[in-house]
Amino acid sequence: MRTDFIPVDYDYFDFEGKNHIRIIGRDRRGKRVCVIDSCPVYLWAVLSRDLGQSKIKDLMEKIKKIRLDSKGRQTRVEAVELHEKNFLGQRVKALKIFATNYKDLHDNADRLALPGIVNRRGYDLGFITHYIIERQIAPLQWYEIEGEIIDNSGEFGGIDQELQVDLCMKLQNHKRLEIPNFSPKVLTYDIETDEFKIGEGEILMISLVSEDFKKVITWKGSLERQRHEKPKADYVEYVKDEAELLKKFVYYVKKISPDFLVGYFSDGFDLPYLKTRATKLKVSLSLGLDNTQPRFFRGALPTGKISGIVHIDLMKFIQTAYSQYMQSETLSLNEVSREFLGDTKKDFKFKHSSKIKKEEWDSYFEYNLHDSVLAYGLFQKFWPDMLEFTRIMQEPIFSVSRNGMSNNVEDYIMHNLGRFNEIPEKRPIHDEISARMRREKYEGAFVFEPIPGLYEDVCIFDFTRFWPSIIVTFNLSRSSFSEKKAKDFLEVEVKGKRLYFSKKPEFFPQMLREIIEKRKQYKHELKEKPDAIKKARSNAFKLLANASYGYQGFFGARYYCPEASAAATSISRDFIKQTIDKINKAGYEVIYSDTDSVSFKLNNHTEKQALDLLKELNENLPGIMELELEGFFTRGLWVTKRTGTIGAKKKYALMGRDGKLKIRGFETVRRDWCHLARELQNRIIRLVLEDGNETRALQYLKEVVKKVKQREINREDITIRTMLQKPIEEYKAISPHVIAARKMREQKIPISGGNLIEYFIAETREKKKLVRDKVKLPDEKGEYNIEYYLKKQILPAVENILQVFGVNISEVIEGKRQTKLGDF
DNA sequence: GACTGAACTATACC
DNA sequence: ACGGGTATAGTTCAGTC
Repeated sequence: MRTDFIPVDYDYFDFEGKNHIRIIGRDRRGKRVCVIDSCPVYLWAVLSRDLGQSKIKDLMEKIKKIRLDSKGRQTRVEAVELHEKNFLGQRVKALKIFATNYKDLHDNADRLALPGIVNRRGYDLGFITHYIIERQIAPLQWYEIEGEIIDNSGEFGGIDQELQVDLCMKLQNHKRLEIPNFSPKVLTYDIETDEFKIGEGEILMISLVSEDFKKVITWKGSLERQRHEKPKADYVEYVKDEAELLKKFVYYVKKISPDFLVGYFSDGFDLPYLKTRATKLKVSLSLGLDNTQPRFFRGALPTGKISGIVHIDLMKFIQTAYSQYMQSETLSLNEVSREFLGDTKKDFKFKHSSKIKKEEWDSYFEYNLHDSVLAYGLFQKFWPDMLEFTRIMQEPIFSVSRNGMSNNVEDYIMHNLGRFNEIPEKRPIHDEISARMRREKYEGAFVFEPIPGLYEDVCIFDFTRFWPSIIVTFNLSRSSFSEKKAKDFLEVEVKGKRLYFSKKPEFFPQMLREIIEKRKQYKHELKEKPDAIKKARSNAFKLLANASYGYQGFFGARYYCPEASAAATSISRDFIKQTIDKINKAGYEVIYSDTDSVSFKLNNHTEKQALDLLKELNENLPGIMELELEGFFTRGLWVTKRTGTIGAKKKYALMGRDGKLKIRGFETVRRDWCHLARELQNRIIRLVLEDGNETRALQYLKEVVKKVKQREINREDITIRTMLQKPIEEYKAISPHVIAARKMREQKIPISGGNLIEYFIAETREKKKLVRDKVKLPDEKGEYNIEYYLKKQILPAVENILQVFGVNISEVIEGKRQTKLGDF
């Protein structure tokens, strides 16, 4: 039997003491295919350098005799081979030790604590990762496969009988096919409940959206209508109770049989809620292709897994892959949909189902359906990215869609080690992680202290891929790092300590070099002939390159190397300072610099002259380091810190030649300031940059101050939003937003870490000193506190800006006559 | 009770 | 537990006078 096949979901099982992989996927006609396969399992034992031939032979004989009785499983070392390998920069002799079952590799490793063996590695990858590496059957790539059909043959304990697939086969051969596209069958879902706390309320309705399919299943709404009328909308389907609702949900999932069941924050809400209610109501939530129920894995965030159908929670992926580009201030479905789909959630004012009026149910159904419609739209939008991420990292989409970038970097490394003949390093375990977390911070990048002022004709240069280019150019990695000096080694001094790095290209910088090359190639191809896949691929490589620096400093990394990070930042400081010096010496004046960028005054030079300088600077840069033009700006504004007269770092505003603003760090870009202050500041910055003086800005400020004093500002514009970063009880300092969160909890609004808390500062009867004593929730009665909003929101937002022009703002706000320093 | 610096907290920049 | 360090700034907390 031969067919084409794309692997979607990977699982494994034991049969007769051996591991078998079970891949669920599709063929090109859309038939669901299950492939059973196995592969040799092994680990590596790195041998001591001084071990002679005969000693090695003796050791191999000894290892071959290892027998294990592991949890009732009789297993043994099946074979031992001697190999020349690379391991962390060393050329080593290593034994490849084959075992019966992957689960026993750990126990085998324990038995290998023998003289002559210095390291044991490669037993902590997980069987699925091991299998993909070993057999090169990567997820979401097309293959032509050949194998033996399993059809009621009772093989593997009759695995095919309990699986709802069209074809089940045992794999013999496979060959990669170059087909870029795959259109998965997708079903999005969303539930509505009476309580937010998992399982504590009833599930009122579930919406489902797939291609040409829209459905809201509910047991709520008018009973009369159920009996006598047809529902208003044809997508609504009534069932008799909550248990029936759950059964109907399972029925439709099975009927549509999607590759992906997709939700938004569904790992944290929808799926666990469904599971909890199903257990309570004794309904089997048998969503799996083998009729099993979802399984949950506890982590920082819980994840819900369904056998054979990949459960995808879009929120996590969007956060990892897109949040750095996003304008949205939260990851809420509403904001994310507005940004990427130009659509928002439907309006519906929540209340307990017992209080919902007969005619209100229809809009609730519509609301519920639309959430699934949005999730469906978002899935389509991000599908090319998820597809390419999965293909590049070569891990199942279930993990890739949930991974952070450090995990992605590591997956990429693990699946590419083979090309470098490299033995995998082990994952740090608990003690090691805590030791790493305790380490001292290393010194970071350089930030230049600006002189506050308004500047004309500003130019900005910045280094392209700063960190990756330093790591590649100077070969900074765990494998190349050495505490001892050797011939030709790079020497970097960090905190009085000397660090050394070999110049022999090691796999980490080499891989990074390839990632950068691939990014360039796909970016180029994208420009030639744009399509979504190329765009996604190019972007994935860009993110991978950018995450590589953080990875080496991350405590959970296999290839953790804070020395490499410290060397990278040390080198970065040298280069940026050199660049600043050179620009100044060329007759320009550097205003500001942060990490990889330099802003400077043109000082009557032309743009062409600046570009010539850029070219000259580039000619003197080593390796793949590169400086580029960020842009020319008509005006730029730098302000003082709130206290004192020194220039504030990470806070500036620029106006491009096209009149577009680039604002960094100011309150206007901070979500924990009220809109009143943010919009006012934004306007003031614009006026100041456009005019080059403060006249119009001052006038505008006075208008707003007047409105505030006359209580003409909307509640929405004085609402402050602050993230509750942890559970309420864990706060040592009780700040205003903690008070607001407590008030919400008193009102039975469920609050947990990660929620955005909204409140405003109100007038109080008695004179209260602390801000937190004036906190009110947005729907509470009360008037806003004029003094607070003037002195604590407006004043700080504009004071430093107008100070640049010598205007004392507190007098404007107090209502006194404005004075300019010039008056004196 | 007013004042002051440290601690805590949130969020930005690159 | 699920990238790093640098930086600003508000509010509370705890100590002093």
